[in-house]
Amino acid sequence: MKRASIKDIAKLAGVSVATVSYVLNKKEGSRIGEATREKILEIAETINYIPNKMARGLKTSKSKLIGLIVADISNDFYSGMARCIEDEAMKLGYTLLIGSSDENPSKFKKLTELFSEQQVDGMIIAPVMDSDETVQKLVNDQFPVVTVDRYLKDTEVAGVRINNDEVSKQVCSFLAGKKFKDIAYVGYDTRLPHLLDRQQGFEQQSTKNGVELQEILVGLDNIAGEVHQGLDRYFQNSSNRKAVYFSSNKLAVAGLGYFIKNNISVPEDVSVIAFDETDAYSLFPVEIDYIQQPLNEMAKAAVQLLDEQIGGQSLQQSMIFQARLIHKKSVR
Amino acid sequence: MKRASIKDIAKLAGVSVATVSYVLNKKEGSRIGEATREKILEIAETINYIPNKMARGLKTSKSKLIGLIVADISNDFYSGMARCIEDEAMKLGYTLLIGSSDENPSKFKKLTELFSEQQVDGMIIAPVMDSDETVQKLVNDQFPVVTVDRYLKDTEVAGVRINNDEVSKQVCSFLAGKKFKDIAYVGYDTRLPHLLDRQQGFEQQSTKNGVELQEILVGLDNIAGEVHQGLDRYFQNSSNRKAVYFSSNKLAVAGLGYFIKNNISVPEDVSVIAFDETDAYSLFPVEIDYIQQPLNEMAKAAVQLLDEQIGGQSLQQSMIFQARLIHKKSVR
DNA sequence: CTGAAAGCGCTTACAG
DNA sequence: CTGAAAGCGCTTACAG
Repeated sequence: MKRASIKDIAKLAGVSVATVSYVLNKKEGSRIGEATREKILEIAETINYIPNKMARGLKTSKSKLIGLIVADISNDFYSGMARCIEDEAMKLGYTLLIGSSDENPSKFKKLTELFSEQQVDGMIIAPVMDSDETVQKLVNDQFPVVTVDRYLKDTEVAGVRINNDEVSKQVCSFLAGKKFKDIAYVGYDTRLPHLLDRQQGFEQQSTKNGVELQEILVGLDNIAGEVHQGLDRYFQNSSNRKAVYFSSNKLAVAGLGYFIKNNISVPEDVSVIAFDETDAYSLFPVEIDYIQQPLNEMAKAAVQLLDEQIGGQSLQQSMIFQARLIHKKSVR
Repeated sequence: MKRASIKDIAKLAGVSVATVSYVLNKKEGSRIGEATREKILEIAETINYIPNKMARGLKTSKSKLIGLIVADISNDFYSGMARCIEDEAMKLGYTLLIGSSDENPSKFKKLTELFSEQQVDGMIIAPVMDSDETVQKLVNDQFPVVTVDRYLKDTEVAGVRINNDEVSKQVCSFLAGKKFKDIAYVGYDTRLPHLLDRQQGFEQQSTKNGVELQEILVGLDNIAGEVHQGLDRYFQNSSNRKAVYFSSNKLAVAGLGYFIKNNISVPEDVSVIAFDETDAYSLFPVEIDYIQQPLNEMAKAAVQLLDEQIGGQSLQQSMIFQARLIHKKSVR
């Protein structure tokens, strides 16, 4: 069944399509007589008129679509973030396109192209390694983009993220204050700047505080396996009181699994601090101390920043939010 | 910077837009001379031409967009499903719009309207309670729709789901075989058909097997609290060996949290079977027996069914997949 | 207060 | 093998 168009309404109401368009868009400028206004509205209602945003977009160059590219929408962190972004986007009248890059630069690039073809008004992206060129191209084209969570070293682009290095320093100081002299940092073997910040912040502070640092850096293919191996080494090498800082929720889940498997008690045998929340923590015998990102505020800021760019203000602003260490019971 | 259009290419190549359109679409019908073909392709490349799917869609009535409506994209189950659907959709050249209904029929309706306005070619939906009318309307309009996970009682619409009642019966029989005489079913207080199936299947089989059934049915506002209360009652009332069947992963997480908090050992003090997987299980001291849905196959089927409808075959087919009970170590 | 007309970027019969 | 032309469903100056 073909959908009703503005033309159908015009015919039924005995007016021009222009008139219909004006009343449907509630333009104040050119007043339409109250009688015809009501008539048009009524007809639109009864024939169940649905405006065609595509046609509208073709004319106005505004699709009211925005694209979100995350590493993997099935990952807790990103689905939580996506949800916040969805809500904010809806509030501003946008509908959300979502794609997962799988940390793959060519898939990432493909997604930006796909979204471009679909005429999204802008994109919120979590750029992957080696996607700098792809993002730079968007920026060069003056295309509205804002990065979330992650950021790019040498590309001038609006973004929102947290104080990764700072918060890692706080963690380190906090543990140093608890007299830990020998701490394990579990992270990814990566060049992603925001993760390097987490790592380097921790490294710097540990030097300052005179704590020995054992780094366990894993790839993406066998996270649990490599985390387990790394923790094996840490537990063999270290004779001091032990503390582990996991720089992502996935790593934390892997590590906590290791503790369960090996009957290592938290915090008796090892103190733990994790990055990001996940439901999974709730099933661990002990409540886990973790770094909390202000997801809602970040999502709101990201959408707002994007909306401003779409609105023509091409500010390449970066917003840095404060993540907080939430104290529970996994550190003693 | 204005984007390059087919017209720009035509001008640069000294041919008509029609010719450009033909070569860009690789139509076999009307051959274009190899020389002009190459010239056009080259120009398109160098000016970085990006086709405007909106304009194309306006003409062809195909947006290559599909909408996915879930209850909440931040929920593990749905984000996992979304990921599978995304992959399948991409394979067929579709881009995915995502919206969360929050179990709210008016929000659900709004989302279908929004997606309609955006001219999606079809929708994959997990309908909420009291959304029957909204879905029926889409079906009446011959709009391509397929339901996933959930389904509707009195609406003829294509869908894919699992054998909810059967699998519950299997669970019940399995537990009865282990000589449990007094089992708790933890579910939602709901009218959603697929959840009622889970519940009623269990009820029927428990009658057949002569096991006593204690039902703990909770609302959405205070899941953990109500689950805890319900389990309190079960543990007070029952003097037999205990077994609990959780009909969703959220319920299971709430219940397992209760066991931890109260020092109740699984499977020593209580046997447990859960519905659906979640990372969280991995941090529980014992591996949990759970019902596994073939998410990948279901996603593939859903997208395929939708694609067929979009392609003009308006088959209202329902596909029912077999969920499986995965045995781990939480039942003794 | 209202309408005729151009045009957004495409596709696609049709004609040559 | 290629082009002129109509049209998808809208919006928006412009004219009246």
